Amino acid sequence: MENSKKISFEVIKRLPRYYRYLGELCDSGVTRISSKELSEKMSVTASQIRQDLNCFGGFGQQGYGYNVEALYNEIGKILGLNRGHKMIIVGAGNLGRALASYKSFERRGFKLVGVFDNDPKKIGSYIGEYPILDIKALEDFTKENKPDIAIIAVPKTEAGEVALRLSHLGIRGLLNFSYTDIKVPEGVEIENVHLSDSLMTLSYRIKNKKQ
Amino acid sequence: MENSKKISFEVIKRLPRYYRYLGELCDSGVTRISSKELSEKMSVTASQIRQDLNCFGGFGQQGYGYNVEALYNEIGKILGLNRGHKMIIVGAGNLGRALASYKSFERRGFKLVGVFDNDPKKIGSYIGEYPILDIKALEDFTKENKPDIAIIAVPKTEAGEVALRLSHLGIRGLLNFSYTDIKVPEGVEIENVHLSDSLMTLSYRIKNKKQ
DNA sequence: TAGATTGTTAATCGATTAACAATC
DNA sequence: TAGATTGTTAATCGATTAACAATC
Repeated sequence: MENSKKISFEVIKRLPRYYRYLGELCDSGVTRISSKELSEKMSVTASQIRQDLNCFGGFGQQGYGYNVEALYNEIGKILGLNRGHKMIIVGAGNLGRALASYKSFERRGFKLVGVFDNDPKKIGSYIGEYPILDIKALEDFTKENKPDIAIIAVPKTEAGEVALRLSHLGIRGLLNFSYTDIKVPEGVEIENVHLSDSLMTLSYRIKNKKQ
Repeated sequence: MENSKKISFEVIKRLPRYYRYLGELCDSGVTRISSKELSEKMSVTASQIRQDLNCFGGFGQQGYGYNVEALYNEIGKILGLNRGHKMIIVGAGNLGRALASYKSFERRGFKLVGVFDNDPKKIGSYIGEYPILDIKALEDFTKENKPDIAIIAVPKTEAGEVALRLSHLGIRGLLNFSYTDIKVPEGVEIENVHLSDSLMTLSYRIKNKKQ
């Protein structure tokens, strides 16, 4: 499986989408699919699907296509969803609270283990089953529970400091929702979700659409 | 400004990031910047910055660089942020509520004008200043208020129907948060924010990082 | 003016698509 | 077996980078 040849970020970003479509096909009882059929559903080329999948291995069978469930599971494994990631959320504002209540994450193997904030008025109150913990307890909590992913849902003024602190505590991945890009030390992976950026892109597209 | 030559989606997706960095530079009182300096801050090539900007016009000056504030405003205009978009949110679950309370959208020219849900228990209650309206009132409300952007924050089982309904009501852009891709009629722009996809990509990167 | 830096063309690089031999 | 469809190589396309003349 480790083909040694570098897999491009473009390919990696497409994997969750394949995973999603294959999951839906599973749910609707489809057992096999060809790259051609899948390409039509997803509005991409069959060639691209075959190229993408072959970065990771030969999951298909000539003359037959792909077994939907097997491929779904394979992609899940490639994405590391079977690893049981432990996740914390830092920042219990509106967004942090919404994400803490989000059931879909756990369903995909991301287990929330703690929620933190620095506001004394919030600390101690509950979001569902999760008590909001004092950010001061981050060090102790992390040593004990060893989360590997942290969601950053704090204002941009605090985001950098929180990210750095988490990096030093051995966190391996950050999902950053704050309206700023964060620099993290080598070895920590960061994924940005800039909601305002998406709205702006949408605005551009509305303004410039052919019609 | 309309160069007629097609502007690639890659360029468009980078515009909000330029806008963000220029905004920060403005805030910190920087008045001019060269493509080289900006490229170092943003970890991209100076060449790419100049190429990107020149899709829209010559905003720089040889031997000087770019005026930060002017460029910031130009990119804002290119993105259509000066148009005063009216926005509605459909789905007042945890995510919908969080987005309704999100102050950053309004600051960038996206004015929330209504929040909708189909749950009788929610309808009539308030999120901040916004009453949750009955989804049945969507037709009347839209005719009267003419929102151009809708945020879809409903479960994936309802997302397709909501999107179609909104499309027929003349909505121009959709920001889709549901865990599914949505097909919309020609002329409606859709931008997906698949939070689970971002987590999965992050999971892959953690699993496969060099170290 | 001399120095700096843009705007833009040309070269390179990488990603996507097409084609087809291999094979189930 | 014949038909279908993969895996993979080769061709194409487009995006990024480099280079430099134009010019402030």
